[in-house]
Amino acid sequence: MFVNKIAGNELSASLEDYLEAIMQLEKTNRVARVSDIARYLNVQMPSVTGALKVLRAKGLVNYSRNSFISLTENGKKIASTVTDKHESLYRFLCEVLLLPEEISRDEACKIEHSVGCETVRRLVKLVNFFNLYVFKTKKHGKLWWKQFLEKKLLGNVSNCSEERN
Amino acid sequence: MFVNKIAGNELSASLEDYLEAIMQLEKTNRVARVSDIARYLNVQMPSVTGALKVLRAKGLVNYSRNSFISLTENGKKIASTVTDKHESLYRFLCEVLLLPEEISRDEACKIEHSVGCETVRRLVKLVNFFNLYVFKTKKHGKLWWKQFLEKKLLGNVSNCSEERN
DNA sequence: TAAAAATATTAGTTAAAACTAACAAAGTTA
DNA sequence: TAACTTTGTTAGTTTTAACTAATATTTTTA
Repeated sequence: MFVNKIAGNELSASLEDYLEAIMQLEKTNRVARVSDIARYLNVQMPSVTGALKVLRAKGLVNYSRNSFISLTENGKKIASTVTDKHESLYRFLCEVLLLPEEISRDEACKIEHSVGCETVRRLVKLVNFFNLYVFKTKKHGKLWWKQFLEKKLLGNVSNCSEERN
Repeated sequence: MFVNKIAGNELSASLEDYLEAIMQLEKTNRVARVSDIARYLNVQMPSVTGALKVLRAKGLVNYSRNSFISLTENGKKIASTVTDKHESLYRFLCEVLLLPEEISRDEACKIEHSVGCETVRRLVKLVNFFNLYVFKTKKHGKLWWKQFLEKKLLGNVSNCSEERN
């Protein structure tokens, strides 16, 4: 396929989600168990067991049958890259595009797997720019921006039918 | 899975790519043939035949064995939604984030399948804002913005290892 | 500590979306 | 028009990532 081919060292969106979940659960629960991961990602436990075996084979998690699960150094690196993308995207969607929190979270979840690091770095800059400059000026303040965003723009109208997002 | 589940009326990224390719080829070549689509999407012909059957079953293309391929009204609607997302994302990445054209194109290709219409609508607003206001001011002109983007920012540094994008 | 509950694994299945190899149809050219 | 080329299809395979059902292990509790 044109895009979406997983090159050599790249992980699928699914595997990235597992790493992210493990890191998140380690942070909040101290340990990540199979059942926790399953609940967190809305999958059944056998799917988790399967994913863990794949991630272990790739050297990204430490894990043995009926035992503790933890991220390797490499696994941590990837997980925090993904988490970082997620957080940056979330902030951009929330703070700049002023989308509702839940929508921002959902969108960030989907986009985090397909966006490059440099893009994310620049997005962060953009958020900073808005906070430092745009939202501070008398002429184009936060309210002005909100209204600018909400104004219907003629032409360039995306023809989304209601059923599709 | 947490995200990436294809709900009822939603299309997979792959099927969206086929619709987009057909629309694009119709535009440039007047007709879209199986071999053209395959070349365009970098897949083998049997993959195209398979996808066309699925799209036909969903009422999105008109197609019969060894014959013409065309989008139905519904197919056209979806294809142009995706194309529109692509173009808007491309403009944002190029004109605002100032990413190189090729990178912008690649990123847009990946993100177009995971971003919602409202988000895209607001992104377009953002591009307009930059063109109308930011790039016009004496204080924060285009050059200033370029330099602001390029400045290394301390803290918030994404820990991308070189191998990963 | 024995039974019950929670947790985890195995085995086998399914679906999507790609692939190759082999065949069939259509179009081109000598 | 016969041979060759291009184009398209069918049949069968592979991979990824989910699933269910059954089983095993661990933990909790009565």
